[in-house]
Amino acid sequence: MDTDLTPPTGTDTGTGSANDPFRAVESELGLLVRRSHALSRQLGRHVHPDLEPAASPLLARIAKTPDVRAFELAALFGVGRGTMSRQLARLDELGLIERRADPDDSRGQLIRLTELGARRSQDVRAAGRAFLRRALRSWSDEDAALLASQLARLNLDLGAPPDLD
Amino acid sequence: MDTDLTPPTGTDTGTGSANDPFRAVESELGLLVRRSHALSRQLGRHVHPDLEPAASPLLARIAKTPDVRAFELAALFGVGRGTMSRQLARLDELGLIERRADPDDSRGQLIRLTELGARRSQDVRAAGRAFLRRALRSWSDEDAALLASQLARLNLDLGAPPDLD
DNA sequence: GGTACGTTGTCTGTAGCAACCACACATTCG
DNA sequence: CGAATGTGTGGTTGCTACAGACAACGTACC
Repeated sequence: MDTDLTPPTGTDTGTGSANDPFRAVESELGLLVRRSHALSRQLGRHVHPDLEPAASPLLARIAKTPDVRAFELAALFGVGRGTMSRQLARLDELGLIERRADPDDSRGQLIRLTELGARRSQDVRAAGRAFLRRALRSWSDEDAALLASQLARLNLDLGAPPDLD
Repeated sequence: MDTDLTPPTGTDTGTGSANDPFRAVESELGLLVRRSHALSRQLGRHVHPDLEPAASPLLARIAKTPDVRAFELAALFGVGRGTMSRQLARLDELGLIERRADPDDSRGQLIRLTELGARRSQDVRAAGRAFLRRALRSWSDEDAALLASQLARLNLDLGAPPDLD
């Protein structure tokens, strides 16, 4: 395993590694994830009460890549097939997505937004943007663009690792 | 498994204001939150199977500000008092935290880590850092430091006012 | 008495795991 | 050659557990 940069379980959380930038990233990321979870919940419900909190990024992703497969979405978000199946079923019930069998492989299904789904997705995302704009009103466009690019890179590198152990 | 799902980078193929940086932030953030949730779960369990996924940032926070009150933690993470109460109860059962009544106001309780809790917290956070280092091995220290500062600013503007380490 | 902190119900959503079904693909056998 | 069989994969569903909201309650402060 070439990937062993593991500092043998630190114990050096004290003075030595205080200026470790990855330490700071870990810390901020933990808080951010925890807090954003709550935020997105409130936000999503505010826009469309019948939408689940998890629906928004899911719809956005389907909008971006129509005719996507369920397992691809599951892999993208890092959840199991079962979870994805249920969420898609819910979106289907709400009439937000269409699922039809892949003509080339009838095991799979091709997923795309209905027109209603596209509208809802845009609504939710617009609300998210509006919220961000207000919360980050002290950020310049350049600041936001920089943040976006860093988050994109983070997402990319965070999705890459095939092995955890 | 060619894994080539369209990189979540930029690419605002959606309708409308494609060059809106806040739009990109919203998009990346949604994905990041969703994905990190799964990641932190795996990671936490990997280190100590009896630890809940939510425990890690909680322990970290308690470590940073001993004798903190429960409602302060709830406010910090943006969750209700009930949720926090249950999570603290769990940590208490596991012997990771101590709760004793505030001598000045016996309604409240002063929360701090036990020695075991401090050790566990360090273990989990060290594992998180190690994982980040591996995932972000293409990032220079400067990149990481920049990301950390941006995330810190984001956390600040997104809600509560605390200072993290 | 009103208010604030914490705890405890109940309900919904999220997620993993495992079992299962249906189909695809490859191999083998009649 | 074509049918049967085995293996793998995509999707669904049952079961379980955690997360969080909301509300009701108890207790302690004022």
